[in-house]
Amino acid sequence: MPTSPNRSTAVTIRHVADAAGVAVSTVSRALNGGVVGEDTAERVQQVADRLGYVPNATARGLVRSRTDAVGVLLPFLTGEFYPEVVRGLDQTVQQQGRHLVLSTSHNSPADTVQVLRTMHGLVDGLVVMTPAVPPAEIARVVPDGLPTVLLNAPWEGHDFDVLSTDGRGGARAAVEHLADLGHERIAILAGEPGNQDAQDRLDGWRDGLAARGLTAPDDWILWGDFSHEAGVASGRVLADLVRQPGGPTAAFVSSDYMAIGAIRTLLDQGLSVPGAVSIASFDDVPSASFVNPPLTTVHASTVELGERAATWLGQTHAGPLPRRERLPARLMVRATTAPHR
Amino acid sequence: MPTSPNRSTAVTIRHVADAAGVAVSTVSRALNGGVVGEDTAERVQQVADRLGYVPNATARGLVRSRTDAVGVLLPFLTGEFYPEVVRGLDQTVQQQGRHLVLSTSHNSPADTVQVLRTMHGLVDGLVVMTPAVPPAEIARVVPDGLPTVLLNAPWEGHDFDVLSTDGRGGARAAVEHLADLGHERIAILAGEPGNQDAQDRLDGWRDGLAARGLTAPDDWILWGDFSHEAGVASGRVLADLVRQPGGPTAAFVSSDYMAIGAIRTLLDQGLSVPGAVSIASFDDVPSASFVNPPLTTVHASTVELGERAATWLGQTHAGPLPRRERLPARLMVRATTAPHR
DNA sequence: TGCGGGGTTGGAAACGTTTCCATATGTTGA
DNA sequence: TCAACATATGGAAACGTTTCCAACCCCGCA
Repeated sequence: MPTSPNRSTAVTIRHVADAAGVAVSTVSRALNGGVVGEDTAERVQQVADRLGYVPNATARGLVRSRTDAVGVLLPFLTGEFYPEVVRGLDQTVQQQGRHLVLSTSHNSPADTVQVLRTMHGLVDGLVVMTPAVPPAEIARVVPDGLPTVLLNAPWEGHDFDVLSTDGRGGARAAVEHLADLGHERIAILAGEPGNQDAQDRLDGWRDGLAARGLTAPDDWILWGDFSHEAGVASGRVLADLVRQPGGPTAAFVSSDYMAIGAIRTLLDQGLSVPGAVSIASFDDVPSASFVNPPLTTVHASTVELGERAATWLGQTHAGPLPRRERLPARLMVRATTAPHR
Repeated sequence: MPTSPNRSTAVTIRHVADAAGVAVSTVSRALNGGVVGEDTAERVQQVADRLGYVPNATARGLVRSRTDAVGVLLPFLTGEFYPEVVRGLDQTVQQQGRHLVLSTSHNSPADTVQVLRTMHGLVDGLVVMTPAVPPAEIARVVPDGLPTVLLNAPWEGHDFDVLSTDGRGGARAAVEHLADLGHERIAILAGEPGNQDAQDRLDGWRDGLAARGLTAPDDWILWGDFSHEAGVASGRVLADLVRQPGGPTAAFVSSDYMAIGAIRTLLDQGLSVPGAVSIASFDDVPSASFVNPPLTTVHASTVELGERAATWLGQTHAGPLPRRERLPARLMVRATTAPHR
């Protein structure tokens, strides 16, 4: 016989009941702190321990219509950003005595729908982060009445709770920091068009420029996808730009990983950072401060995002309006930015 | 009314049956590809779509006694090591149409027991990595007959499948690499005593030393806990050691994060890497190659570990003996090691 | 015309719990 | 001594599915 779930050997509440000489309902009460005679409670407890009885979570979930599980849907698990969100979720959820059901969408609407379907009945709540799939799409497939928190999603056009980091404000702060160092020509390595986070940070770059009365030509917007590789590629373009007369002297990079890739390329091409170009990025991933030089970057509060989302799901929300909250994104000034010579 | 799981609005198979004018069993067959009349099948499908019916995973799981979920228990989710394992698992598991139920133990036996209990009946299989809790302990609490794969666990004294990276062999290779560069005095920054991974790597260091006819005093074993902070702390001690006449000229560091911390400290103290000290580490975490200087380190195949574990669980294993496999750990020579002057 | 058989369908049991309700027992107060 | 009541327990329904089995219909063939 192959290894199997092996129902046959599993000890159920009925076995305990028989062994203890009581009804199943009594066992249930005894084990869940219901009203039972003192001696009975003790006897049942002992029998259960002896038999190694553990209640079946699925059966329990069915009758109680709650599973003590929280579903999580993220686009990917690569890098440090998403895992940090998961970590925040796990921490909080575990304190609540619940667990996490984790899946990734790969930014694919099809996968999103598929995953959300299989979560039906499996989880008591949902945390969804799909920067490439609009909330309206999500709404069509999330089971009615299932408490759901969207992460870094637009606030308009739907009734979900939304928790965001202030991507736009954070990006703006980074750009203003560069401007305050005397940089007047600031390029951007952007994320993917259509990605909400990418859009927010791009908007923030524009805000910062406008706030300081600066402008930038369109070809200083270098598109990527938040990855290290994209950073390497855009870094090459940036290097060319920098060497042109009137070229940028600084850049805002929309993710730490892109920044690390770009800096590597710039260094390889003999352009020192922050000597020749100042770089400010976004995320403040854990290794941002370990990297050399340590990154000047905007702290995206990833762990807090997860913690707060789990907390929301733990509380029943009474108001008629969905919850909306923007977590602050604070600039961490480290070693990749310097005054313009 | 607070937001609630809201059973009332949920559409069940019975609603579909009523709306389509057939029995529930017919709906079930129609939707699961059982034998049904062609026209009936189509009608049921349409009604189900119109009503937005999604089968309840919990009820389904109960009757089929399989949930299409895989439980995962890891010590932590910090850093890049564990998330990479999760990523490997997620990839494979998603292809199988299953999902992940994720929890962390914080190396605590109590949490381990607690989590494993709540997983009973919830998952079809288990992937457990608890370098601080011995397999015998795990065996006492894992439900009988639940397919389980242990990651990086000892092979003796239990009947679980075990999948390991070759920590000992990898560490040995790193030490031999250092020796081959002419280093004769090689220290080690070790993990925590009692941690299986730490022990393996320490053994590998000893193997490597022995293979090259080298020795090291006991106080060249610097204990830590795999973290960046531990690396910083041990880095200080290492710096002192290095400056002593007859002190080490190289070190094997048991994790990349410790290496990054230690290198930072060494650099701060004016000890260049690899100029003054060569450093070889373990894990080959994604950012190991982004860091400056890029780390010479042993690739721990974390993603592969997850992928393979999920694959094992997907196959029913027929043999009488548990599966045992050791994934190779290959040395990646980069920029933190250099010939001894 | 009657009978056997394939193809469809419905009914009901089962999965392992929790929870509601009724019953039995013992205790108190009039 | 008996009614009233609290306490402890058992029985059964329910949660939403799947799956087994029986029943049905219609067709073809003898």
